[in-house]
Amino acid sequence: MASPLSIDLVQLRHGCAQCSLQQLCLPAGIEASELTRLDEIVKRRRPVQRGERLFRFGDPLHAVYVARDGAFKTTSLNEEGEEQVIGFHLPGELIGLDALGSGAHRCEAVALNTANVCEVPFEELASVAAQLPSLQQQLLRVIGQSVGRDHDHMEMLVRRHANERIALFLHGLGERMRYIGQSSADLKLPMSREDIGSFLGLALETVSRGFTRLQEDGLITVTGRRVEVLHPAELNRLAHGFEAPAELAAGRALGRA
Amino acid sequence: MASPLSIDLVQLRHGCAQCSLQQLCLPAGIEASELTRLDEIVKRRRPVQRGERLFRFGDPLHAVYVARDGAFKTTSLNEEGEEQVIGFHLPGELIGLDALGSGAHRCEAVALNTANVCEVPFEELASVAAQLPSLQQQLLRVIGQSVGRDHDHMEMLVRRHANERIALFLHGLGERMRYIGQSSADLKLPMSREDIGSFLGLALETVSRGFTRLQEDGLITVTGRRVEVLHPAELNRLAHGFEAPAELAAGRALGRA
DNA sequence: GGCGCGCCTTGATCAGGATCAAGAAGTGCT
DNA sequence: AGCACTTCTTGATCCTGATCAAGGCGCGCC
Repeated sequence: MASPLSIDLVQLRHGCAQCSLQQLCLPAGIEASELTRLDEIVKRRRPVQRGERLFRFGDPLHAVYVARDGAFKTTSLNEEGEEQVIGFHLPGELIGLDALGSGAHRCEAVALNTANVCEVPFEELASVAAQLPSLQQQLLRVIGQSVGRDHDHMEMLVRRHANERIALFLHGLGERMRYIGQSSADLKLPMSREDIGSFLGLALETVSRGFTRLQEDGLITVTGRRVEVLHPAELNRLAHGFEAPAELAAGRALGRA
Repeated sequence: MASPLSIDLVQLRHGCAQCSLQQLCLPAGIEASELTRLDEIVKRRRPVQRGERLFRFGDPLHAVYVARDGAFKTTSLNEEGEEQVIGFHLPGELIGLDALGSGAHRCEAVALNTANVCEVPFEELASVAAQLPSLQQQLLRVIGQSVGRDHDHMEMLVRRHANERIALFLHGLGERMRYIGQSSADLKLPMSREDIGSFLGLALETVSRGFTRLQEDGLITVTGRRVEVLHPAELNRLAHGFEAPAELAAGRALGRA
């Protein structure tokens, strides 16, 4: 375990002003002079280990969270005890908004790998936002983006065909990676096939087969959790219900003209 | 068409203070003395006709909307031109939050029946909220409830079995009706089977069959768009993946003990 | 009231994906 | 390095729900 001193060090070193996600996260659009107001209330936590939870079902809303690096999933567990993956959260994406409505969390946030997290006490955030219009605006904006991702998720789920959902998932993940300044062509998936299946409403075997199929069609290369997107445009087309073009198919030479 | 005078009349008569939804909508928890601030910016519109749209895909975010009565659906249209139902909105539920992230709407809001709507210009709402902490709090709360409904929707969509989705849909709709002070046992569905199917990721025929099946099992009575819930508890059980109990089955007497 | 048009129900067939099952690959731990 | 465990892939079978098709009901309009 790190000594208490190292926490202060982290706090000092990693203020919002120094953060690479600054322009995507809550501080976006806030004057440097005002940023300290936000900075004061943000708690930087030591690394969260894979499998650790930020909050559990039913916990009262204390804070919202943002990963600086690492990824999270939020899950709700149905009454049979199986967990349903509600969403994945990449760095810069707010976690914990599910409690805004009732004041208590209705899902759990689980770290998919070792992650660094900023914890923003919600009461303080709201009161600082009331004083800084630019923060209020950005807070609403970030919440809106989260709503947008939920809608993307729904649009995935209503797709009839498993392959469309999977292509849409990979495409969307790539977009989000690009948005935070990472490669959208070379994805290192932080989640298991089972997590993806749960997220997409599919059996894990179906996800696996879908990946294999996309690879056979020459759109991606899969090596365990590493996915290289070879033809993003074609992946996008496929995500939107068109058939994969025959000319790209390597292992499946029977395609029509 | 009503004369211009009648608009003023509507404005005067139907302030937030007089509204039956007051305690569920944006004014909840706001002092009477402060309520006028909100009231001043809210525009009451004349009735919206069935099929009319509050906004279209791509429209810039001007305002958010709340129905006083009547219902809306929000739809996004996929590239093949078919519309996907993203959500249903009952009185008191905010419409238009989909534009918070990007500043432009990513879906359309269509009236399912004749409806009365309050239009709340968003810029003004945000600036009044910055001055009234209780309004800011309630705004975040109402947004959070909307997020919660989206999560309910997702939990419906990941269900494997059509009957579970349908039962969950009816159950959830009943809860929402009860929340706004209406009967949760006697539902008059404002949307078509096709809308429900689109919302649930099912074919409209499957929705129809699901209703019939629930009726055969004695849980509901269906007459076109009127649905009476006879056994809410059993409907809930079924929604959560359990089999319908045999003793309730009227038309299907072969059930096991 | 009668006619026409959506909307809903019901039937029959078929395919996509769930499920069960087994083996392979990857990962961590000692 | 070697072992055990988890995760992933692949195969075979079955079942649910999509799709195609036809008929009935209800509602509004003339």
